[in-house]
Amino acid sequence: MRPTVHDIAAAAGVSLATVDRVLNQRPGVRHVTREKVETAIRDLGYVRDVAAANLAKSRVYPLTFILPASDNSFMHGLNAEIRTAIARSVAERTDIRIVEVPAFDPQALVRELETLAAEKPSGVALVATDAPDVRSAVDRLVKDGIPVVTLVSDLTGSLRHHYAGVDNIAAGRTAARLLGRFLGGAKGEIAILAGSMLVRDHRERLEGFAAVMAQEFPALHLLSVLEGRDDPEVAHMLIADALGKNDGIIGIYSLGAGNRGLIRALKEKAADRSLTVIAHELTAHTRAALLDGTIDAILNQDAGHEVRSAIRVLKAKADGLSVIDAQERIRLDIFLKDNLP
Amino acid sequence: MRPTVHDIAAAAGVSLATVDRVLNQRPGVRHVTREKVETAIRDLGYVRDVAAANLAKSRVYPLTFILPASDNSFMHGLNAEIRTAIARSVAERTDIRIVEVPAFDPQALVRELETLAAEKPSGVALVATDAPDVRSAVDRLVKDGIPVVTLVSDLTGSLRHHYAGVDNIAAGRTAARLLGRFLGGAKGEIAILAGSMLVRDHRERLEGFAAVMAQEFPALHLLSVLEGRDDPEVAHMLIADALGKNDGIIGIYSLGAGNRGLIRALKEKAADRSLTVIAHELTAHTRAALLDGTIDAILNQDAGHEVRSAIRVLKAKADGLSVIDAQERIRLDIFLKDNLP
DNA sequence: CCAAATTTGATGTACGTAAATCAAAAAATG
DNA sequence: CATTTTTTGATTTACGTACATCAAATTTGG
Repeated sequence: MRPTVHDIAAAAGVSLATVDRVLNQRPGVRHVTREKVETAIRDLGYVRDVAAANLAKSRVYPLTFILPASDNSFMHGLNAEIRTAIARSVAERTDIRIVEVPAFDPQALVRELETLAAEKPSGVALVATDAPDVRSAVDRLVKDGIPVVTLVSDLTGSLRHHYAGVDNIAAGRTAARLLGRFLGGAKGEIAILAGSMLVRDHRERLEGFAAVMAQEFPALHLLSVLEGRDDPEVAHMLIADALGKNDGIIGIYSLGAGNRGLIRALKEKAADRSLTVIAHELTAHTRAALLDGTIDAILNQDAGHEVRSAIRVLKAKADGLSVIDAQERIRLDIFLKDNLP
Repeated sequence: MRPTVHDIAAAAGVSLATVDRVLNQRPGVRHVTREKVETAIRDLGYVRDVAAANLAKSRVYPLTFILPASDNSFMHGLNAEIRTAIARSVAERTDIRIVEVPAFDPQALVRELETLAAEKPSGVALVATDAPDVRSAVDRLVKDGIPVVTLVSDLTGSLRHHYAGVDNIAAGRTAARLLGRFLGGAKGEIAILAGSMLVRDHRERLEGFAAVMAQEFPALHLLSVLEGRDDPEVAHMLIADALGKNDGIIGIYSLGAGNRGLIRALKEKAADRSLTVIAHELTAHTRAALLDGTIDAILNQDAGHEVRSAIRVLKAKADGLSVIDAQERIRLDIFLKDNLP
């Protein structure tokens, strides 16, 4: 049988109240007594029954998710996954709130983080905008003892406890190798469609992509990046224009959102040409394009996993528990026509 | 505030004892009274606090994992993951036992399942051997009310509650497309190394592979399957022999275990040739081979995820709770050199 | 050494549910 | 209608922990 507080008290030769004081770091215990109890805890291998403790405390975990108010499929999906998690709140003792802040606006994000510092939730998950002010606002939260997880886009150099998202450099590298291998030894130009170079994850994808391309596929020449602002209309215009002007394009890497526009441009302009296309994020549009051959591979991050992982990690950190690292690693999904979920 | 049994009792105008009788389907409640209680439960949106219930019941979940006693990296890894889960038993209220049965021996598996039917554990996970007797033994367990999950290898047509493993047909199809695309339009022969055609997952991988190859890459000709019995020595011999005899081989699909032998053969015989190789299961050996370019892609199923998913599903089924399907879907991981974990 | 301060013990209640017991009420049976 | 059977209520204990209170013991300071 698993040891309880009673067993600890007996083993340490102290009362239940003292064990409680030690366990919950309440004052009024002499150093020697504290050590006796801690020894007993270690010897018996006691682990606090979190369920019973939460019951006694009537614990709920107020969690806040801060998202950019971006109007693209991926953010909509992320939002939907959080709402799905909210539907499970009762069973999971969570109380989740979604806060939207203007996209690409570090100051708005900082203000929100400062508001949160006062509310003292059990945890905060945020899609980070990469700016020094944001970093220090996050650090302040962490120093106040509030668990913080970055979601989808990381904030390296900050004190955030965890990042629930994919390795975007690896994603870019993978895209490059897939594209390079799919093109065999062909020689030609590669168009790159990004959302914005101001966003860290897009920059990182590009960085990884360019590195592998340069090193392993010198026959392929990268055109300068097209910034589609994750907007289907802009993406359509940029790609249609590029394809019209440049006959040498044999491959496209779309590393951001707004793929609806890309796909439309491909169907209009490249029906006769054989283009190899790698895109990010599995949506209804990219899925259809993968199936009909317009896109050759889709790299994806599972928003549902990211959200559930963020919640698990925040709860664990709030309780001072450890997490299963392998379980919380967000994997880069590679979808071909054949392994779609 | 979340409603409790007391609220239900008050709302239904009955006593706590009656609510308890209804909730735990104990006898001695008239039909009309039962309905009153059930209505109150629905109206108030009551959900039983599983943590509190488990506490009151001092519930533990005795779970049994039945594995084939196969001596290959994948099974060793699976075994290790289960032992890791056993280390978490205390916190998760599980009591996990591993039983090994001779591989490819349906009768041994059936005997074990019959033994288990008597022990009445909270759940059973098994790596299924595909045979009618196994199917009926599983069905009997299920009919006895014991949750059953197949692991890694499924048992279609049986009543098992869930399958924690990848879609092997999709895996084979994916391998075919990757290999076909990586080979560009080249013409040549493809060698296939399997463990045994008696195992369902290997048969399915081959089926998917052959289908896509025939339909989409007619320039590639599949040689007849080499059965390496998941044994590195046998695999080495078969591949070395095939490469020695046949100069037309330009690609290899290894859909089983025993890749250590394959890799050795490739290094000896094909240093000068340019072969494209797709293999299954990420191990120390295949990882090294991927990094040094001997293997071009690895398809993988994450044993840790499979084990944790099986446990979650078994616990949920034992409590009559629903699972999050998307969370329990085991994904096919595709690893290139660039996205290794 | 005495008073004050600190440390420890003893005890009770609470969290939400399970499970048991016994009494009381209601329904079914003859 | 009386009797048996079934249904319901009331109450208690338990699970493992948190937290509060008050008394008792011990240590510390002057």
